[in-house]
Amino acid sequence: MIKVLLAEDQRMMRGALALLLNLEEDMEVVAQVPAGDQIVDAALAARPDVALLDIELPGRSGLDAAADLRAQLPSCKVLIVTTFGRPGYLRRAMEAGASGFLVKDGPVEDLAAAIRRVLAGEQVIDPGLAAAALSAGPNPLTQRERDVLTAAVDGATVADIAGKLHLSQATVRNYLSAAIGKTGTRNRMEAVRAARRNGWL
Amino acid sequence: MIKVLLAEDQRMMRGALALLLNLEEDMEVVAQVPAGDQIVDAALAARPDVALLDIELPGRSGLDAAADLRAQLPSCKVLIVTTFGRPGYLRRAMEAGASGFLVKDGPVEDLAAAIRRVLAGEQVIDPGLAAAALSAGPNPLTQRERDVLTAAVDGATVADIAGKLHLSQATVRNYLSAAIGKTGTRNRMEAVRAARRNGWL
DNA sequence: GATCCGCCCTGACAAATGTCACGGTCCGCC
DNA sequence: GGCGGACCGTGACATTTGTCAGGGCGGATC
Repeated sequence: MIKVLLAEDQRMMRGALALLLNLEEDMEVVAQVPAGDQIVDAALAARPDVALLDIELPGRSGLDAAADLRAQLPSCKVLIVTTFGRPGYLRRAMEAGASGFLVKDGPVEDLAAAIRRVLAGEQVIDPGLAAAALSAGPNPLTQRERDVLTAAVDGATVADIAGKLHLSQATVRNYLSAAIGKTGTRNRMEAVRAARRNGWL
Repeated sequence: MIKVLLAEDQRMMRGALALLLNLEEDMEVVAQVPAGDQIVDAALAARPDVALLDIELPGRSGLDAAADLRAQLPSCKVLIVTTFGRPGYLRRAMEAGASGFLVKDGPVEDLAAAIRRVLAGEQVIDPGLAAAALSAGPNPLTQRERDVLTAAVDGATVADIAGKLHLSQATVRNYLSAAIGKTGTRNRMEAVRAARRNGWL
């Protein structure tokens, strides 16, 4: 019996997937969590063979949780299942020790198949996405540039960002300018969108 | 046998829901579409008793399609199933003739139950969401203000927007200013977010 | 030790943005 | 007809934003 942990914030999606996996003869969903910061605890309690993790979760990113999970429960494989096939996400997932990367845009049948392949020791990655990740190259943004960009996502002014990060306003403008340059965009709003699309945040 | 049409862009979600509904003794998914502009055609061909529509779909909004569907196939009830419980969405759904409004954050079991209630002539609406929709009041933005805001979502400059809408730059700035004032925000980025959160775009 | 590189800051500048007051047209409504 | 409101425009203004050219600090690397 394959024991599965499911981390997904949308309740309807989570329920549907759980039902679906439980229909498989050899699978059993032993834990379901709606938030990223509950993943490790739940896994240590339920000891699943494989963890299906969404990336964009409340509390904590599924990617961060994946790295922790691999360290604390190496017997549990990690399969990332996410809405967005962002190149940077795939790269970070691999670095975090994930064994597979699926997009929710694929057919449902792929899910159970992917789980079995992952448990057989294979790596499961969308070929097109892998190509995109390679062609996009690594994340060009420095830590600080990412900090400033993420602080700017919801329309914060330079003063807001400077206050939140304890930087001077001129410095914040510099980082924003650098990020705009590196993303090849024209203003902070475009830079934020470009960085998100690539999974750089 | 209850015949169901399913409009949802995420393939995995669509597949999971279809499987789930087909498990119900008295239901049958007779059509599945991934885009908003395929809804009416598919419905006229398959003649379902109820249509489950997502709102944010490629091609055409599920809300627009709902209005058309009600006009062209009045026997088919409309149930909106969406990720975001935005007050303005609920309001527009009701105006478009929808019989129910579910958020994907609810339990899966609600789905089949809601379908049966809708077919029995009931209206199915999340009570908390209904309250939010009423307290938020109607959309305060004029048509032009919405146009300008939607054109500004992806970081377009004033010049870009003016070109796209064939307005002068000064006029665009005026509409943006008006929208910022009405949303109680500080810049266009916050205004866009606030308008989206309320379902005003 | 010298040399990068990321990081933090400054000051100054041009361009874009947001605000205000104003005049005009068109349309629906009392 | 008069009125209000959505709509389009102008010009001027203060503020914010993005850019550029600097300097200084600490850690890693050769």
